[in-house]
Amino acid sequence: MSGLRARQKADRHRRIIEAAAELFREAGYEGAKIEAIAGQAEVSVGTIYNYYQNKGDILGAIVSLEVNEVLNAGRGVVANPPANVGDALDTLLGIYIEHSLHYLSKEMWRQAMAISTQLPDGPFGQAYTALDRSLTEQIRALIARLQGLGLVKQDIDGQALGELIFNNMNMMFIEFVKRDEARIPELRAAIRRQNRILVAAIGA
Amino acid sequence: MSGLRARQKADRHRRIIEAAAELFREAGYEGAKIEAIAGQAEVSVGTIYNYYQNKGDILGAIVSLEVNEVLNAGRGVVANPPANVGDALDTLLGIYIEHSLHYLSKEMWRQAMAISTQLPDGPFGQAYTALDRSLTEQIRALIARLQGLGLVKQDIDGQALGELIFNNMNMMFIEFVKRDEARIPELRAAIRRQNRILVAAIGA
DNA sequence: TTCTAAAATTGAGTCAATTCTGTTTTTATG
DNA sequence: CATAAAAACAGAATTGACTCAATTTTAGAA
Repeated sequence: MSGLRARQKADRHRRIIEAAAELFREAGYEGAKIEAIAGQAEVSVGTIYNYYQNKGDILGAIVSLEVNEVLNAGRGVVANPPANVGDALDTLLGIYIEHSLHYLSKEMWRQAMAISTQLPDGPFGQAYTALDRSLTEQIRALIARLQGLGLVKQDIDGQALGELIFNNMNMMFIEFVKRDEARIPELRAAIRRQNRILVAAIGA
Repeated sequence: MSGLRARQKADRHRRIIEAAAELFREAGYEGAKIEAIAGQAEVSVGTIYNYYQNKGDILGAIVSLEVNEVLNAGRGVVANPPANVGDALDTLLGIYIEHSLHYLSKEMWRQAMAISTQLPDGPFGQAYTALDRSLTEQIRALIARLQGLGLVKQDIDGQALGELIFNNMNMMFIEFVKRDEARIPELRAAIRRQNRILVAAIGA
């Protein structure tokens, strides 16, 4: 049988995430009290801690949903990149950045990033590291694709290049979420400018 | 006169920082309770909060000492860089990295980084951003120096390049402090490998 | 020296995340 | 079905960062 217990568990997970997402949006991460989340989700405080090790892990679950969506969207670009190295990179990184504030506010990103460095071995810390690696890998895959198309020199170290591009973008994104007044177009322009150096170096 | 009040103030600042540094090292950031720091520094809890807005700011003061020392050490390299682009970069970034664990444990770095993204507008958050900018600026200065020496092409965008190199190093350093078993030589080797792409692109 | 206002200190109290322990619900077994 | 073990739940208790009203200390004027 499907198991009553398993069904209830999945249901409670869902209710907690939904309640938390709503309250995080409304009141911010700090403003959303665990008791309030518990109340909204119709479970007790103790139960929440039965499902998540700490408040941060709840946010972590929400962030993971978001990043996985971004990874999915990125696949399309890798499969069918613009026929120009600079545009191809800009398109892929653009997808990451444009999607980023869809579900998560800057404050939520700040908290999520903070937690992932604070507790790198907690469930969310590990998940976040894995997501970063997936994004790096996707950039590396794009480079490999461009090499296959003869747009990037064959002797380029794709692994190192992928890391370089991801690390730079990620750091720029961190600075971006730290400043509430920072805007996406300026962020993308700054990253394009940085990547121009690389594009010039690797173009076939 | 030098002012009794001012002297006592400076003395209490020093005692608090010394007590905190010792306890952070011994018990870790979380393990060091404010009451214990207050006791060790022979002031009350309230006084600590009169000097620092929150626990993170105490750590922030310690981090700032460290980073300023690193910046100082870096000046020597910029003034007198190795006569080879790759070595020059490796030497400067090497100084940053080798110094980094002198006073601060990986756990302290993790907490410091977390706090600086969590509270970007707090005293420490702002200070940390300024320190990052100073490091970026120093890398940019090194590139300018190398251009002056004719080792780097004149038409390279030094600003963008400095950001790219700093951001990549910083992100690598973040990953480094997240994994307790990670070692400095491997970190430096990975960064050298990444920078090799850039070095090839910008060498005159 | 004495007095007063400003500045600084104190520590008991507040608040919210997390832990703990006893209770209830579910599942598996005879 | 009855029942015992296992899993999950509830919410009271704990913990520790941070606040605040009362008290003490300092600077400087008279």
